Amino acid sequence: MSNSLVVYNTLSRKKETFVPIHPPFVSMYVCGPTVYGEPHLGHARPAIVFDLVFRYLKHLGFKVRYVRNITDVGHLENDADEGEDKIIKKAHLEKIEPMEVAQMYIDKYHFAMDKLNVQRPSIEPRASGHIIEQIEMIEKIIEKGYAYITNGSVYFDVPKFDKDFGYGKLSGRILDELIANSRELDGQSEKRNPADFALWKKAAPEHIMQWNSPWCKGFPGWHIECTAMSTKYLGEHFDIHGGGMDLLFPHHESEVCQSTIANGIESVKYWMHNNMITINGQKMGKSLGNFITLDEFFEGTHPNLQQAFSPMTIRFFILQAHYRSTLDFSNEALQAAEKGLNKLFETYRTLVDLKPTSNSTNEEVEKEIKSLFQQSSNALNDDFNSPMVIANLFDASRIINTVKAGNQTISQENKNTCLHLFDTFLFDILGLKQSDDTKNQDNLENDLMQIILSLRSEAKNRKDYATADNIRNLLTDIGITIKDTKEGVEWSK
RNA sequence: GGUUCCGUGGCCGAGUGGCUUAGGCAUCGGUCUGCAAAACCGAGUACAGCGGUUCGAAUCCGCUCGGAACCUCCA
Repeated sequence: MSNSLVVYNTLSRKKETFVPIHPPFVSMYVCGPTVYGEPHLGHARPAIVFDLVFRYLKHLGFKVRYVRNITDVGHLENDADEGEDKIIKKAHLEKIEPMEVAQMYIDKYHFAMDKLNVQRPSIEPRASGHIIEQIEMIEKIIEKGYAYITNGSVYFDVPKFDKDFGYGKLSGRILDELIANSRELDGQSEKRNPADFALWKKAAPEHIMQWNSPWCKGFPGWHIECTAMSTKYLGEHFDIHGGGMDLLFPHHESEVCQSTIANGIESVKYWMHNNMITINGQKMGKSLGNFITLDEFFEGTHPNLQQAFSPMTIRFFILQAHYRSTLDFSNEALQAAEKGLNKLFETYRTLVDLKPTSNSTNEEVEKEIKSLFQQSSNALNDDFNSPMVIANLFDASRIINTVKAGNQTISQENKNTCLHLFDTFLFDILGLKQSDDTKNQDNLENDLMQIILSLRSEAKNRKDYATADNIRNLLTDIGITIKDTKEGVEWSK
């Protein structure tokens, strides 16, 4: 019921009603990480954004096949990204296989994603495991006359494609302007045209990873892996292709070219792009000194960070902005997110413990909560507007706390409706979860706290507030918060 | 310089023609409390600047200023 899902399609630059090609199945491909460095903030946003999409589509009842690749090919040469090739040098120095380097960062990536509560995709194919598929696709493109071979390398013929199909549909680039703007760096280019891109590259002898091909020993061009793997697992025509805006050009534009020729169809129905993250208003970059890895966030070890931020704080913060907006990280903003999220979790705990105060359902509350539920669904249906959902949860939070404060009564039915709201949106769809350490307090700790708190109660009973306050202050110093509520004393770490 | 996009109150961040004073954090006042904490109630500040379209614009158009991504091999 209610209205249907609407998705912003980069291809049309408009919101479009989402209609899968083969309902109830949905096929989604998202560009995953290049595993040659520590997972960082730039990895978190697309992973979390498309995790939301994945979760919501499943919530709507679609059977989703979610493919997210791992790029572990062709990048181990050197330098592109200032200094980070140290890892490759290390691989050389320590005589490690390049695949060991890749594996190490894949493991780190998975570990970080698990912490962020990002669900694993249905298939996570590696580029290095699909060399054959890529070669076959390149052969098709050559056969159809849209690629040429120079010195063993294979390039896509962009001007020819432009003439026959029109180039730049996705990114809005115009080929002539591209050519005019591209500076000829070295005249010895193997390409016929600066806009052409590599499908297969001949490997220099020092290039660590190389494979045999019909043309030469070498490695696949970057763009072909996504087209080959999405075709293999999702077919020639699939629903959603996602990725960061930074990949729009040339990567995704090139994918359009490749699939149009190799598959005879523009394979992607909906292109979705998440916006970028800035740090204190600046682009995150290694050269700017504001490059922060996810571990550094979790541990608080980067010099620019005033404290550690939990994975859930990062997740909540990212979901508090719409995925197509730029998002600025700062200590202040993250601290605000941390408090806000804790408030929601705290409210949920309150709700779970809340005793219904009325036998008859409070129609007013029932109506409000159901309206919040509907509004949240509407928000997600409107191009995954997670910030709106969060705002609704805060509204629900206020209602629950009003009950707790004794200014409102609810029945068991009201309570169940509230629980359903939180379970559905906060936990299932937004994928936020309370950390386990607050739940699994060991018994000794609990027992000790009961003893301390009973001593404090005795002090209070004889109006020895100095002692009572002293106990509270000492506990505060070691990170334990005491609250004297109407129902008794509460404590938390 | 080119393409695309953005500029909302102390901070973060939704909203796209005429009720959203969205929401969070911070601030101020109040209630509760032995005092705190938490919670609740209330308050305030906004739509980069200039000009235009319109009965009416934060929302449409133009210009100016400021910011972001991409524009190169490679991923």
